Amino acid sequence: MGNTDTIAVQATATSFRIVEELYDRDGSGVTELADTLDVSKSAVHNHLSTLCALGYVTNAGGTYELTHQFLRIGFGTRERNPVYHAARSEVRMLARNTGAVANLVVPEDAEAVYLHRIGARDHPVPVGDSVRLHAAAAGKAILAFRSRERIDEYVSRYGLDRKTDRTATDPATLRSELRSIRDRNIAFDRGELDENWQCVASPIVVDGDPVGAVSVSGPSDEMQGKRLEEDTAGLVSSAAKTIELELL
Amino acid sequence: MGNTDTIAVQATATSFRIVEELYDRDGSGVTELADTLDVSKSAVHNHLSTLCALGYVTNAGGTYELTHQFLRIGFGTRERNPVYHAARSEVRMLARNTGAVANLVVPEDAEAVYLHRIGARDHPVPVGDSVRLHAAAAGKAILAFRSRERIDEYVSRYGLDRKTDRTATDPATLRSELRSIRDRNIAFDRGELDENWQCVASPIVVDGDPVGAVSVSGPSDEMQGKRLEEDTAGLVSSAAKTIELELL
DNA sequence: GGCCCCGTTCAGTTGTGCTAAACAAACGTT
DNA sequence: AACGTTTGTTTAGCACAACTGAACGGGGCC
Repeated sequence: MGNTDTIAVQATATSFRIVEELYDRDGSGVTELADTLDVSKSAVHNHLSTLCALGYVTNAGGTYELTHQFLRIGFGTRERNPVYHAARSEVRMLARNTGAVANLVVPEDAEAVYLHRIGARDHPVPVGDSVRLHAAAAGKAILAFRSRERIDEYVSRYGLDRKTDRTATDPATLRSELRSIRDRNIAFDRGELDENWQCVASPIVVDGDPVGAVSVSGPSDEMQGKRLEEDTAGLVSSAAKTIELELL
Repeated sequence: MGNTDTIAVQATATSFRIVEELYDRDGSGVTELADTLDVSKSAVHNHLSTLCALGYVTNAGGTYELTHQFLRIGFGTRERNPVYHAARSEVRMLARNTGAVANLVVPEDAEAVYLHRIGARDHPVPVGDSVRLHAAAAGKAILAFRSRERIDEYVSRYGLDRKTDRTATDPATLRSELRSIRDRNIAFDRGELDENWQCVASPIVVDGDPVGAVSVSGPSDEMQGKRLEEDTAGLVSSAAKTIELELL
């Protein structure tokens, strides 16, 4: 397959840069955008009026803001995801039984996307955001159940970015950790993406393919004690198993 | 303010047409898109590879699909909405107390966007989607509390589309209905956007400006009886009042 | 009332995003 | 296994559209 990672349509790129900037700033003006994006004012204005006409941006009294069209598309694509459907109720049960935050994660290219969450406490990654697969428990649970070749491809193609000191940046270390994850069906994460945040995850494997993972996470001081850790590990892994059955 | 509804950047328009088409079809191939959108294959390919490079589309084995970036943006913009924050718990209570579906709606240009919902039963409008303001109870509740001039502007600028037979398409009829809504602080909807679906809504007015509405809806056969209707009307309107206080 | 800042508009030109056609690769069928 | 068909990808080239820069207009704040 050819290299599809080229930016062939620059106008699209600038449009989405504007969208992202509007998102970051929670609304903005023309001049402000033109300065930060290093595009002429009139060009920004052209993009904004186009995005307005298409319904993705609105002009709230001088400042431009994103509309909720993105919510519509985001919700719709999630709703159609079979893993999401199968996992929803189980994630709720998991949050109830553990008293902690329960997540559903699905892979997308090199990233693990947090598709769903119950237990709205602060979490280092908001719903809809994603983290590199090797950088968190849920992602590692997914990675561990890929074929040897796909793991190699992941490492060579995307590299192993470091998030905190505890992120595995060495391929050999990662591989041995993935092996133990595969053996126990459970992945741990002790502060790998946030210093004081821990996580237990188990993969959802359908037909030999890891299509997602469930995880339970909480602040480090609350997720202590071997028994608790083992209990939640059991709950997480059985939740994943239930979801697998749902997906057959 | 000038006319910002012009499509000045056509490349952006086609990119988003591709996005919408990918959304409708839940993934698609190059040729298929090129045929339905009436654009050359290579142009579609250029847009798709650009969208891939930007992370909004992914190439899942031959077919292109939307990624969950839209969920990230959609969730984020909703999360920053003060009305959403203030209303969330109250909508949950409302669903619990009425045993029906409870919604939060906010205005966006000429539309009422369904920002949030508790009680996942089938509903004519999915979360994130929107309906013209005059076409449903929640929208009418919002419209009713706008100034006379803004109502006139709404009618003259956007017109009164018909959704079902019961939609008010006559300005005078609408105006009188809005007046009674303003008097009672409650809007009803008997099958205006779906034949057998009813709805009760109350506006959230902050500082004289209707920033949203809460609504309770259900199938026509379940939402019968004057007492029930009056009871739910009271619950809905007091929920709206509580949210208003939260927003001060 | 004057200033300044911001959004909008306008013409010109370069660069680029289209079309069309050839190429490659992956099926399914015989 | 080899063909034909279908699909994704690449390439060349031209017309046009998406940028720049400067001028216009209007609102708000001293």
